[in-house]
Amino acid sequence: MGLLPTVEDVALLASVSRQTVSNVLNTPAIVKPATRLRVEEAIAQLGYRRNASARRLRTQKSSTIGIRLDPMVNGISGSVLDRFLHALTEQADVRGMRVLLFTAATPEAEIEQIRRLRDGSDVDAFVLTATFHGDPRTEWLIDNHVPFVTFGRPWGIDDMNDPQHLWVDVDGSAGVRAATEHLIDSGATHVHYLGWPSPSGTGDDRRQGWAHAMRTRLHSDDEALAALASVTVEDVAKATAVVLDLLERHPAIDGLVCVSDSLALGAMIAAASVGRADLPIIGFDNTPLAQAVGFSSVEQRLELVASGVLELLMGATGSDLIGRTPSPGEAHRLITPQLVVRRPNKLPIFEASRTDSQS
Amino acid sequence: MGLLPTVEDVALLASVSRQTVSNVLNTPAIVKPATRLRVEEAIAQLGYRRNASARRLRTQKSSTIGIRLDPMVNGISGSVLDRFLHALTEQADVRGMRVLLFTAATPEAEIEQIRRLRDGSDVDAFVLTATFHGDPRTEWLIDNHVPFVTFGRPWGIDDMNDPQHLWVDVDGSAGVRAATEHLIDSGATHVHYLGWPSPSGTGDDRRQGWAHAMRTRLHSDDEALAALASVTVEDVAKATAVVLDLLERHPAIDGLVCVSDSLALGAMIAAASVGRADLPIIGFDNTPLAQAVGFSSVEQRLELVASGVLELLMGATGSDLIGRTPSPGEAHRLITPQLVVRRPNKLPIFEASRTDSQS
DNA sequence: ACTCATAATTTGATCGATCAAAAAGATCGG
DNA sequence: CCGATCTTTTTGATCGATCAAATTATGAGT
Repeated sequence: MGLLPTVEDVALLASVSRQTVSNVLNTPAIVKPATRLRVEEAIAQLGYRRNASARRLRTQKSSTIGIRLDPMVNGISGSVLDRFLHALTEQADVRGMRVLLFTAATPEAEIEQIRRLRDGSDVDAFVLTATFHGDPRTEWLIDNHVPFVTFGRPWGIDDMNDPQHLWVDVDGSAGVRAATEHLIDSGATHVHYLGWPSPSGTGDDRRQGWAHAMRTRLHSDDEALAALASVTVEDVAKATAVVLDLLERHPAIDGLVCVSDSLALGAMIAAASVGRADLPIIGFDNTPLAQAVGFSSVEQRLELVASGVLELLMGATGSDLIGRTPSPGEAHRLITPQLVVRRPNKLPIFEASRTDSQS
Repeated sequence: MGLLPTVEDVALLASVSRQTVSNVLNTPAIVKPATRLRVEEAIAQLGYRRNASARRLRTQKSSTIGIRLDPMVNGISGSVLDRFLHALTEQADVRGMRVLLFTAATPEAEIEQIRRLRDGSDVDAFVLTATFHGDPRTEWLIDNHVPFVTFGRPWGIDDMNDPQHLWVDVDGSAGVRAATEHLIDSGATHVHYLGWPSPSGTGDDRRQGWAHAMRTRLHSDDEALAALASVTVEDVAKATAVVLDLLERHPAIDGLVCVSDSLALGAMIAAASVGRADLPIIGFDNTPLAQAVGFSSVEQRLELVASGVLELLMGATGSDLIGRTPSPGEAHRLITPQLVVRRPNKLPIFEASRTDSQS
């Protein structure tokens, strides 16, 4: 008798065979209730836990999901992956799955890692982030019948509806639309948009949400929209500069929706510096920064993304990996994000220069 | 013949026995060079990779390190864990180790998870973060002979030098000292410190670095030091308020060292708002925020922390887990962080109001 | 050539669980 | 009370690798 009890030990104590113990664990339905109870008591008494490695060897499944830790998650929104990882790990645990990390500098290196992890029976499904059009990874995974789900749509037109390519994404358009509508509902009539330069799958999608709200709620035409949108790269200082200029050129502006919290921070600083601290500004990602500084932002609801990923991988209830062919309509999932409204403005400096619009 | 080749297949092709193949993989030294070459060729030809589960079952080791994903890593410095994870995963890969994630809401739940992962041969060593005095986790791990290393000192006096408790930490004191000295070297004579309320292991340690520099370089006495230090909790707005007050009461202040980037951001905003954008401010953690806004900060060098963790766990070169008894002097490791100097100040608004101190 | 130590390789057993198929037990109509 | 059918439990084999011990090859010394 080793230190850790095995099925055999449990079987002995419960006066049944190994297999019955195994059945209690895996298919309790087929075991007579009285026997099951006896076995369960023996398990509890011995503190038995089944050996994962042995189980994996026999079943040829690792119950493990691999995910690459992106080297360039930097930037203020970096915490998104962090939170997603946390949610994924938690959800995975509920389904008896584990999350294993790996790193790779290039897509090719990542494929090599994936191959290693899979051939060694270390991992049996993968979650990819930051996919792009014509991504060699997805192609390879499909060709080699490795189960995977991506967090993020493949922005190529063809790929998007490929039932072989499962994905979960956040509906950025809906999020920005909600943000814009919120401002309009609060009385704004000149809502500007600060986005990333096109083309950017995510960025363009979010911009559309703003455009949609503006068109339906304020009946803006294309020309008006073009005049109300500005772009800049993901950089706080650049955003400040752009918004300073923006506020000078368009004094009538009474709301600003930003594609990210970084840009929102830049905008906050610019607005405050010209005495427009009352200007409602909304960011995206609801990062700790938005919380700390105190501006509204669109929350991605990563728990939903995480459970979506696992559902696509394993089925709604399932504890087993699904084959490569989920029901056609069920290959993709779009999560609607949620606007988190914060009453601007926490910062004392902004407070001081704020006009006293109380409502 | 299954889809994936096994040792048997390789052995057949190389005309040797399974065990010889195994030896080539594990103890190549004892295999005759000619044979080894033949086996290696067969391995390459078949694209053989050994099955991790089988290996783990037999050896009772998983070559996997477990780490808990802290639920409350939020806050602006949250990215620290993120970067540490990345570094750890990368370093682990070099040593043939994997990193597995898990979550737990309480220390007790974490112990339960650790037990599960270990009993199942899923993980054979753990990395703990956010340890505290009298932490039940470290106690349990030591009692149960589970190898582990913590990232962060145990701040209890007794625990600190316990050779059973391996730890790696960043020398916050040295980092803040370097930051303070940098300001003094640049001509500052009234360097204030903005820290967290005592007691806080990390916070008090960092504060000491500042105090040390002030004492040795500027010959400040305790009274002077007490007057130059302020405290606030980790909150941007609170920091802004504190620093606004500070600048009013102490106009002579010509340098500010902060215990974190969040507080530094608050200080930046306060300083700029009263026309003191030229005030040199230094944060801690070198988060994306510091980079985006453009202030100096102390970088933790998490790659060094990660490799330190693995060295304590496995020995300098080792590929095997070390027993519970490393050489006494080698049980702890203190990483010296690095000051990242940024030329203030990127933000256009600050730029505008900055006095033209060119040096 | 022959012994003996050492190096190199092979064989049989084993890690702990699950699968597949066989065996034993229960249920029921006639 | 018997055989047919269904339920429940047990037995033997297996997953793929490594360990421990046995076997065979190699070499040095006399």
